[in-house]
Amino acid sequence: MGKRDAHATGAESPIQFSVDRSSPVPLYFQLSQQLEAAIENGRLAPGSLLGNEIELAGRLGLSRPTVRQAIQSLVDKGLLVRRRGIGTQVVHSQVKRPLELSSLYDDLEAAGQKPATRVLLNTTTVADAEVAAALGIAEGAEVALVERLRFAHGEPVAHLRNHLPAGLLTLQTAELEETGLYRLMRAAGITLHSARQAVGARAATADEGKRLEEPEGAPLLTMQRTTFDDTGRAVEFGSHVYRASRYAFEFQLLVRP
Amino acid sequence: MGKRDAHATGAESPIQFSVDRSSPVPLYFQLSQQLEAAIENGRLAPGSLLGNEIELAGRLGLSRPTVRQAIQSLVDKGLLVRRRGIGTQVVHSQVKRPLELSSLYDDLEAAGQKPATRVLLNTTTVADAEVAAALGIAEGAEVALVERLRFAHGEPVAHLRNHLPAGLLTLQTAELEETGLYRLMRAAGITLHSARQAVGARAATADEGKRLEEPEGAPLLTMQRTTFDDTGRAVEFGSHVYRASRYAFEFQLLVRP
DNA sequence: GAGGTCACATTGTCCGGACATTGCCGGGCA
DNA sequence: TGCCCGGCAATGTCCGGACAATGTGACCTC
Repeated sequence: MGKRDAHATGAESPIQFSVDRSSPVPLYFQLSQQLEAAIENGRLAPGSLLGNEIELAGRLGLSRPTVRQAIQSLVDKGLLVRRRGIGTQVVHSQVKRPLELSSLYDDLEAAGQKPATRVLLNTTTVADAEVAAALGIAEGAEVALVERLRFAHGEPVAHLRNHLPAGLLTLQTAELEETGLYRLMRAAGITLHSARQAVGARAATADEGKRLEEPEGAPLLTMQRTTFDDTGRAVEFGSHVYRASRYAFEFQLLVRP
Repeated sequence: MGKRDAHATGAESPIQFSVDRSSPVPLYFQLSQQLEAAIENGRLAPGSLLGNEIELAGRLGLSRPTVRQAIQSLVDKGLLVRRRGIGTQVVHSQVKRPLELSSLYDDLEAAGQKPATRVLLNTTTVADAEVAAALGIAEGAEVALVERLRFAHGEPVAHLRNHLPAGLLTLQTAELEETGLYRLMRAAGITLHSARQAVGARAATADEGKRLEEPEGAPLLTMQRTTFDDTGRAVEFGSHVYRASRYAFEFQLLVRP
C-alpha cells in the first residue's frame, strides 16, 4: 500500500451517522448527540481515532466548521481529545457524568434511594448579615426561609436550610415535600448558572444530633452554597448539614485548559 | 433620534481593544484575554452590553467567526451571557475563579499561608484491591507510594497519601518537600485532564489525632481522588485527611448547558 | 545499521459571506 | 386606550475555502 493508509481508521467498519436537514435541531447538535451515543454504548471504543474531520464532513454532506463544532462540544465535555497531527480520539477511561450543579434530591433518586422530605419551616424572615452578604442584598431585607429534613430509606440524611430573595418564587410546602428545590426553581423559569460552594466538617451539637439521629459530637459534613442565575443574580443561599455516616459528595471535574 | 440608537452601547466610551497580527498568539485568544481583563478590572461593568459582534469585528479588522470564538470562550467560562436578539452582556455578579483541579499546595499558597511539607514515606509497594480499582491496574502491580504531612503556619493541616502507577515519574523526596505533587507531575510532562473526587467526614482515630494534633474523635474531612491525564489513564490516586477545624473546600462550579 | 531529514496527514486558525431565529419596540388599527 | 403586527437588531447556524503548525512515519544518508 501507499505511504499511509488513508482510511486507517475508517477500515474498521465506520459507524454510519446521518443528519436530517429538515429538522429544526442544529446539524452540529445532531452529530454531537450521535457521537456521544456511540461513545456511550461502546460502538466508538475508547482510544479509537475518529477519522479526520474533512472526510467525515464529506461523508455527511456537511462543512468542516459544522463537524468541528460537533466535535468541539464533546471535547469540552471531556469525551474526546484532539491531537494535532494525529487525529481526534475517544478518551480511554470511563468518564462518568461530569460535574453538575447537583441536587441532593436528584443524587438520592439517581442512587435508587427514594428520597423523602419533611418541611420544618416555610416562611419569610429578614436577612441577617451572613445571608445578606451571600445573596448580595441589604441586611434586614425580606427573604424566604425554608428548612427541610431529607430522608432516604426512612432515615434522616441531611438538614437543609435555604434562604431565597423575596418575590423570586412562591414555594408551596406540598411541592417541597414532593420534589427538590432546584426542580421547583427551574420549573419557575429560573435558569441556574453557577454556584459557589464551601464544604467542611464539624461535630454535631446536641440539637443537630437529635434531628439527625446521631450522637452528640458525631462528625457532620457541612455545605454552604450560593447559587446564581444566568444574569449573575444570587437566587439561593443554602446552609446544609449531612450525616457523614450516610452521605458523601462525589463528583467529577475537568481541568479548564 | 432614530428607532434605536445603533451605537447604544458604544456611546459610553467604547473600550479600545487591539490585536497584534505578527504575534504567534491566536487572534481570538488575544481578544478574549483583553475582554477578560476588562471585565476583571471593571472597565466592562457587570450587566453592560458588549456591542454587536459585527461592529466589533469591523473595528478590530477581524472576521466575525474570530470574534465569536473569543466571546464564546468567555461564555464558557461564565463571564459573559449571550442573549439572542438582545446582545452579549457581562454577568452581574463577581464570578470568582471557576472550578479548577485544585491542589492543596496551591490553595494554601494562594491564601497567603506558606505551606510546608514533611515527607513521611516515599517508596514503592504493591497495589491492594482499592488502589488497583482506582488506578485501573492489576491487584499486586507495583505502585509508587507517598505519604506527606502538610503544614500551614507551622501547624499540620492534612495527611496526604498518594499512589501512582509505577514508572510514571520518579519522585524526589527533596522536591516533594519543596512543592506540590501536581506541579511535579505537570513538570514531568503529564497533562492533567480530569478527576473523580469523593468528599466525606469521619471521626479521628487515635493515630490520626496524634499526627494532626487533634483529639481522638475530632471531625476530619476526607477526600479520595483519582486523577486522569488527557488520554484517560489514571495517573494518581489520593486518599487524604484534613483537619476540619483548619480547612474547608471552596469551589465555584458552572452548570453545563 | 543508526541517525537525521523530509513529506504527509491532521488539526488549528482565520476569512467573508449567507440565511434563519429570536426578542424588542414602535406604529397602526380597533 | 388597548391590542396586534411588522420591522429591526442582534445572535445562531452553516458554508467553502485558505494557510499555518505539529506530530508521525518513511526515506535517505552516512
